[in-house]
Amino acid sequence: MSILGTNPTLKDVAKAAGVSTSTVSRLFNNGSVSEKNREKIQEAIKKLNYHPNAIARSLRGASTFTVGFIIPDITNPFFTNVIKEIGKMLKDKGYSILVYSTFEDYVAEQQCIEDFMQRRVDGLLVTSTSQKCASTYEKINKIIPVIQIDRIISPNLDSIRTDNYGGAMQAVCHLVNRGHKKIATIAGPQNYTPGRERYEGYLKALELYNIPMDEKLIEFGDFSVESGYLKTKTILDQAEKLDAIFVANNFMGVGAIKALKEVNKRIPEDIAVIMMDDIELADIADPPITVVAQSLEEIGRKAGSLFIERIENKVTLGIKEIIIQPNLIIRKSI
Amino acid sequence: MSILGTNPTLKDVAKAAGVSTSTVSRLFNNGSVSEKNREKIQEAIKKLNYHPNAIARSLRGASTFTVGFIIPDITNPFFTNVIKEIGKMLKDKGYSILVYSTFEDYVAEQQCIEDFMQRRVDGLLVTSTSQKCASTYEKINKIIPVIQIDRIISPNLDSIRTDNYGGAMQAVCHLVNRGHKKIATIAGPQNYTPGRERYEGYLKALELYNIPMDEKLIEFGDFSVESGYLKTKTILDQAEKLDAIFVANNFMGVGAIKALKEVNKRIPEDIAVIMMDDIELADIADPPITVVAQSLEEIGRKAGSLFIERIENKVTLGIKEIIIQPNLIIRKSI
DNA sequence: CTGAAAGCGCTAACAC
DNA sequence: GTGTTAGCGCTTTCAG
Repeated sequence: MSILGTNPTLKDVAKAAGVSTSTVSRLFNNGSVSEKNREKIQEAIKKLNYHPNAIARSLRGASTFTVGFIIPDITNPFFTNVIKEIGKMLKDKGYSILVYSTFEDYVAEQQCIEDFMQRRVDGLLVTSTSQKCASTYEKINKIIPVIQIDRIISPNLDSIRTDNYGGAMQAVCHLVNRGHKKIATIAGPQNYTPGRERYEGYLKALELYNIPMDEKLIEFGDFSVESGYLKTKTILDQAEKLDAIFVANNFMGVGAIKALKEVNKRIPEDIAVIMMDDIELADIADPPITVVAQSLEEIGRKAGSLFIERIENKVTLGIKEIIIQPNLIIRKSI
Repeated sequence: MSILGTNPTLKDVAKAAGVSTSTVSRLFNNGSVSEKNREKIQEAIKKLNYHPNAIARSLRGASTFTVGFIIPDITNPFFTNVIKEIGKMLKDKGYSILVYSTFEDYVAEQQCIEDFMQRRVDGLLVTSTSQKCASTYEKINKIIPVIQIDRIISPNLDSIRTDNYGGAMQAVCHLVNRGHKKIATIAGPQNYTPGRERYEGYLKALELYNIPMDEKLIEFGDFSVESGYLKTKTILDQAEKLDAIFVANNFMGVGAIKALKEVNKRIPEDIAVIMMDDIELADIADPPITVVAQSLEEIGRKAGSLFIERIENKVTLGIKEIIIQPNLIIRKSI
């Protein structure tokens, strides 16, 4: 067994089969080999338990059949669901996904990039921590495809994201249609696409309905449960009147609900809540939460197929900016 | 930039620096190089933007600095939290983790193994789908370290898991101490370690307190939300009396709570609930759920350090079976 | 259809 | 401390 003891090589197989290494190699690379030789080689492969050495193959060839994915945190279900779909799509093509988490650290991201380059990945999927990386990725994109997921730091690279702007608008409009006027928001960080666009959507929806913007109803968190909790408390303290809250993501949404419960606000009777992103276990949350959910599967599928497209036609066909529509899921919190 | 256009090679650097390739190579392998040459080489590296080719290095050397992790589902937070910790530990040593999900499919697992062997990973972490893989892993373990995580399919391989038996006992004892007698369980699948051991712990706890086992209070699910829901309904239908339920994992626990709410059972007033595994968002669940939580961080850390130990001392020191203690977290559901 | 031979980029003796 | 050289296991011309 190759796996066992020393691995047999192509040469070993060739010798055992009584042919040359190139003939064996051809067998693995859909070259034409005579029926007789084909059989002898198959036999030798089985007997020696030969497993081709992917390392040696990629040294010769151009491809490592590995795509690197740089994400902030492997623990975030957003990314794992996206990875799951991409993985399914790329598996058939022989690609594996190597995932690195940066934990929002710029230096870590630089290291990821360096490691991926050294490993000669065939492509890069990236949710970057910083605008500063844009030029690096643009350079890399001249060699291998680079696709931005969720956060856009360069207009010169392919990208896939949810329609954050439209989704936020939809959420806030839903609030208004249910009769709410005093609508607060726990917005996300403004240095990343999702936080920024969702905040803009919130503002736009207010404008559409001629609802004046009230600074006391606006706080900026960092997408964490903790910040959702804290910022909700702040708004609760400073707002003169408050009907509803639009929270820019699920984690902060959980924090917001916790804060609301703590001061005995009933949801939605006292304060309605709607948030971006679905949450797992929504069914047992109290109350079940109305959300604007991203389609993680679709993001993953589109990312996978775009990657394949880029790999297969080396030609550049112009930058692709793919925007996926989110879905309003009405439950009980509004 | 290496990243740009064709990658420069060691040879290019050597030529640019006016030294031989071995001198450049030494620089990367803590060999001794004169100060003068060191500077010239550094300069050439920067100028050409040279990135060592990891593929070529591993072809020569023995190591790919990659460890393969075979898991059922990348989407399961249990695994992502474990991966996160392992990743942190291995990063410093230069290792990357290549993760494959089998989705509980035996054939997919075979393919993962084959791909990992071809890629010549330096070690394997595995949560296997099937007992049938045991002998394969045992063979592989003769070449590279194989460590079982969570599910144990072979006593001849290193393993790391939670004390499922003790944890389940602790949970059931907690129920008994709060005065419950008619204790049901939604047990997990008996073909995997966690399901089996947790069920045994349940049985043992009943025995300790001389509580007769009642088959109408026992159902076996598959660790999914859906099955937790269904099996709870079954128990609700067939049980003559029912004080409390011990659910063998978090997903089924969520299903159980959903089922209980649906028939307007109050938790814990009518029926108390305790489950294995913590759940995210526990704070906003209604009610907050009392759990016996696994320490995912510790599992990850122990896995990481065991892997390093195995890699560094090629000598076999006997099989290690590491068992991590879970923690009872008392909230409101009992 | 097949074999010989020349590398892919790097490391590791081995002489100097 | 440095250069020369021979491969690691494979693919790919190039003749035959």
